[in-house]
Amino acid sequence: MQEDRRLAVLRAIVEDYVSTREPVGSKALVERHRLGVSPATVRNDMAALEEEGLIAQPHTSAGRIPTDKGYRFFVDRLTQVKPMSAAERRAIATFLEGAHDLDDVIGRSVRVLAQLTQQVAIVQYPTLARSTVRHIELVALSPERLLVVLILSTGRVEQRVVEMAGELAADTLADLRARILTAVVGQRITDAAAALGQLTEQVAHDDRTQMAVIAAALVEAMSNERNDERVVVGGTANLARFGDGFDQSIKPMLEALEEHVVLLKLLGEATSPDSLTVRIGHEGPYQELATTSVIATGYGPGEEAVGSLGIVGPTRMDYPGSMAAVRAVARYVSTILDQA
Amino acid sequence: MQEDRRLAVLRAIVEDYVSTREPVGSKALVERHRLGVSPATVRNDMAALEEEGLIAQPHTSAGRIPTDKGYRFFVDRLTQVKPMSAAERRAIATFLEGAHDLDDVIGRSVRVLAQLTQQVAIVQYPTLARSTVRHIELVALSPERLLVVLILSTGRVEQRVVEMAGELAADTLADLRARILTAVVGQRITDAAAALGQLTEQVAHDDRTQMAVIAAALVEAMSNERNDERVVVGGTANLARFGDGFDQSIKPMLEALEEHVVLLKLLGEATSPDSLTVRIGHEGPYQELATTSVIATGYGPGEEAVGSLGIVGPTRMDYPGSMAAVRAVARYVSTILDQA
DNA sequence: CTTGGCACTCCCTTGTCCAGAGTGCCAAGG
DNA sequence: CCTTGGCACTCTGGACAAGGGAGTGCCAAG
Repeated sequence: MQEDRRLAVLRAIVEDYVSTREPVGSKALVERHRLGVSPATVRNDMAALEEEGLIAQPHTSAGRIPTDKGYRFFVDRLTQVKPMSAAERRAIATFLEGAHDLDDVIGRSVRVLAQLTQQVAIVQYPTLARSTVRHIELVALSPERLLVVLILSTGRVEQRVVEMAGELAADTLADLRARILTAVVGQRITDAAAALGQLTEQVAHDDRTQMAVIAAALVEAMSNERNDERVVVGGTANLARFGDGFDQSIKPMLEALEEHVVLLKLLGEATSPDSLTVRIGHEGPYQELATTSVIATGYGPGEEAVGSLGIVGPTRMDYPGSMAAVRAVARYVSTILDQA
Repeated sequence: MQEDRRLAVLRAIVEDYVSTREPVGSKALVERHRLGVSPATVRNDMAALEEEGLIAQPHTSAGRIPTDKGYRFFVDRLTQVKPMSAAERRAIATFLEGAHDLDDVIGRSVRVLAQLTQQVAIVQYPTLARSTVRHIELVALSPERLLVVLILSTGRVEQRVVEMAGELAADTLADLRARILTAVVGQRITDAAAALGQLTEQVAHDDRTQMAVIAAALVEAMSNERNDERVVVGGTANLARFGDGFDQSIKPMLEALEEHVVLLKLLGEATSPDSLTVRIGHEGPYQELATTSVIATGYGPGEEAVGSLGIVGPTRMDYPGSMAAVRAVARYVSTILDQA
């Protein structure tokens, strides 16, 4: 009984603090939430909650604010991901469906996510690890220079210009092209790299060095770690909305947003599109971002995630709404990538 | 005589204010700059400079700060672009030469520029307008689906998947491919679009619809305005360094950085790599950015610029150093694009 | 267990004051 | 005519004190 009310009080504190940005006191609480009890009673509950480390006072005679632990409890037990309205779903869908290209899908996702949550949004490009080779093209720019183009199932295109040791005859080129295509199209890039190695050995001695150069360029393009690092950020302007003490966090935040490696670590391992990861304040790996929370999830067709997306904001954020938005966007992105 | 000293005073004020961020008074000025005259004399000069609108006082008994007009004068008449040190040049060169792809070149440029100037750096992708078609590839994904790949001289790759009305025979495809290649390779994209139109009409009736679909996809890819809009931003964390009153500018600044259209307008028309554009405070097109300055220039092989790059920062910035950095980076980017 | 009352603590705002920095003006000197 | 030292004046910013307000903790009664 009293236990239930205590939790209701915690929930009320979190909600009020998130919306007002100010420590919330017992009196204001009963007024705004019709708890049916007096401020004194609420004070007792607050004392208990503070005892448990779920809320805290900035100073002796101030209202209470949730601790990281309090937010954690709120997220885990006191709230559910609230479903998005039909209008919102439609807005997301139509906006994302207007995209005609991988860059565009990612770009639009990050915008819509930032817009919905009013936070900073982060979207990772699909990792190469699980993608397959859609096509490879070899273009002779000059007798000694060759443009190698690699097109992946995710829609990503990589290209390299390679210098050949000697002249490359047109028919040799056509031959190599055909062999490479049959060997790797449809393969996962991890397998494709191996296949290219084998193929190189099978090629007649005369052409082997040429083939080796081409294969090397392709393998390099495939294993290019930069691709796994590519992320897009949006909604940075939302950082300016956080008045208060969050001002001090803005610098580390901006720095983090420039370091893609850091962002990837924040997004964490790509989980399946159905499970959300919520990291609150100090739970994260970076001391400087102790006042920020991250909500992330994986996306991708089927069960396996090919990339992550999410948002970053102050611990004092609207968790239910943001979680819903992250999930919804991830789902739409997944389905769109599936169609393409 | 006195005129010369007045300008020396203005220069000293600008330099001191830029480095200290505080209004500079007559006494501090003579101490730091050995002007050989007394503070009282400097005060007289200051009064004259204020009369001309080159400096101003925040309040009655404070030191002076340069006005926008003062900065303008400083930039136009009191300073030259100071050459970069050999070490800096080398650093830029080696860093940029490590790039192996267009995205990489752009990404590295923006980093090095932000690093050198300690400001927010902006780099525009090469516009398509002046680029030529390097290669086109048509890949049958299935009998009805075709992957169209467009490779431009700038290194940009565009791709589209098109649905064909009916099945497309392999030899028809080869034929179309050959015709398209001979028609457009080496052409500027503006001309290429026209050439594709003509070509469509010459194609035998049976294949004309197929050809029309492909041509449409190519033309769409060529005229894709999004490409002209693509810009990359870096060094946003430097915004946090501007304490003072620049805090209020940080929000509009962040908002502007999200709007690529705005950024392009800030960079302005791409000028040739040799001339720098400096826009100070209110001179810019946006009221909200009245406390920021922009230094920009074009880049590109030869005389014609294919894109712009530059920096944005508070009006109180190190103009000579920043101008040098912008110019140096633009030149290196130009030469690198030329090689590729 | 809940409630009203009450004393207590602490913050934040307001007002006042003072020191410091810088200016403008003036009259004297080169 | 320009430069200089002197001097009175203005304004800011920090220090300090006082008072109101919000909120708490505790206690005794219902």
